Amino acid sequence: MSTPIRILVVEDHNVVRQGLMALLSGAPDIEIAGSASDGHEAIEKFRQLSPDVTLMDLQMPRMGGVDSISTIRSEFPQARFIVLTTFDGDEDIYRALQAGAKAYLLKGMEVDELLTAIRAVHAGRALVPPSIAEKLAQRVGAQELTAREIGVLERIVAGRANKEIAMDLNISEATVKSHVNSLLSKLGVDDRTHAAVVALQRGIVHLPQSKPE
Amino acid sequence: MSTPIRILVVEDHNVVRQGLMALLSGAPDIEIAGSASDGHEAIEKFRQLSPDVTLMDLQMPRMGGVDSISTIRSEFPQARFIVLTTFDGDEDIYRALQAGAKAYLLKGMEVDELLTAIRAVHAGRALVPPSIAEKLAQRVGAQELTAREIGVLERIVAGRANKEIAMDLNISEATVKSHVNSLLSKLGVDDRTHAAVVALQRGIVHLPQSKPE
DNA sequence: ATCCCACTCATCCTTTTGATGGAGGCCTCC
DNA sequence: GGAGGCCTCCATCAAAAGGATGAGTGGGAT
Repeated sequence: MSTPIRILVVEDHNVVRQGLMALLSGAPDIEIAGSASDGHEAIEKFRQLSPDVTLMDLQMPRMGGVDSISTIRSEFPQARFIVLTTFDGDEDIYRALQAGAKAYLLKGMEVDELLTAIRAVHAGRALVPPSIAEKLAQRVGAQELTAREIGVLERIVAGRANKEIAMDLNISEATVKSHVNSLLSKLGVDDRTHAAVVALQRGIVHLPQSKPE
Repeated sequence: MSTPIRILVVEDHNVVRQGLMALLSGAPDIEIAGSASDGHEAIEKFRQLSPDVTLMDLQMPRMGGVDSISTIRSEFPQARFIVLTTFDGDEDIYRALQAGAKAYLLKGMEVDELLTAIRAVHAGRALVPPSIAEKLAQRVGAQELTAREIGVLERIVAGRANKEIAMDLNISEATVKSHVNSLLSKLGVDDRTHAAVVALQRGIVHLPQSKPE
């Protein structure tokens, strides 16, 4: 029997994180090296522990999973990541793989699939399930939004009017309208409300959360 | 030592559900009676197993947690439920407690808190953490939307125009506008896009999800 | 029976939004 | 240097949305 695969679990929800650790520690060839509850802590823990595989959630406070993966990989290019999340927006998937994740799994998947993915990624292979690949394909066909358009879109989702967005970005309302127009056509919708919903579904932007916890 | 508390775990994400079960089975006074992955299955399992406490997620396919709790309680009024979810919208909390949940916890809470809640609820007490109580208080102060207004709001979130909503509901556009007007003022916003966002944040409606899984 | 309220509809008016087309400055890539 | 893309701005027009007000209907509660 070879040495176990050492895992770093990064997940902000305590109950889920500890449940995950309890679950994984049941596998004979897997060992929990440590855990973190946000992207920053993940970076620190990675430096300390040098895990074989890092299981990473997206959407965490302070620093999200994508930024965390990017940062760690710039320092440790050989680092291997599996994204494990509930979000299946094509943009989330794209950004995570772009950042260097080797696998993208949903929490709804079978535990066996997760274990298989851990072993595959540890062995240097990538693993993207068909359902995820399909989502990703959607994104490939879609048109990219520019940085400015995303900025405007974020404010649309925040419920701001064009005039407010203009003041916020220090540009004229006419310019805002022009950005709105182009992003509407890129998203394939014809009003801002629909644009907001599509942006949330695709994971281009996320709902501002007012968490107490 | 008394008999263990028998738990039914209802959660649609396999990885989380099995993690949760692994986690809870570590507690000496707790026993996993069974599990379900949606509201319908929860009803069946409850009838079969008569668990002491049911741990229930909201937002599941087929039938959500609230409806499931309502149905089970109409059949077994003494059934005890703990809602364990990531959603902290005041409307979610309100509806769950309304349906008869005895505790409402977030997945981000400490595992100890979860165990404490299970024991409390099993002992017949209710347990709502301060952060949740605070959220709930917000909802008490807020104005209730009528059924029709919620119907309109759902369609606003779906990105439909007033004209479409009117056709959809078989009413005139003028009437839709009138509903929109009243719901805007009740939600304290001044345009439909903002209304959509607030509705999502508060949990009055949820994003239509295009899950592959 | 009466009152309240949700639901329905209409009209008029203002504001916002979306659609179109054009234009200049700036950057990077070739 | 030129091409293309992005960001910026403008004017104008049409459509949609929002605000204000008034009013009729029916059901449910008192």
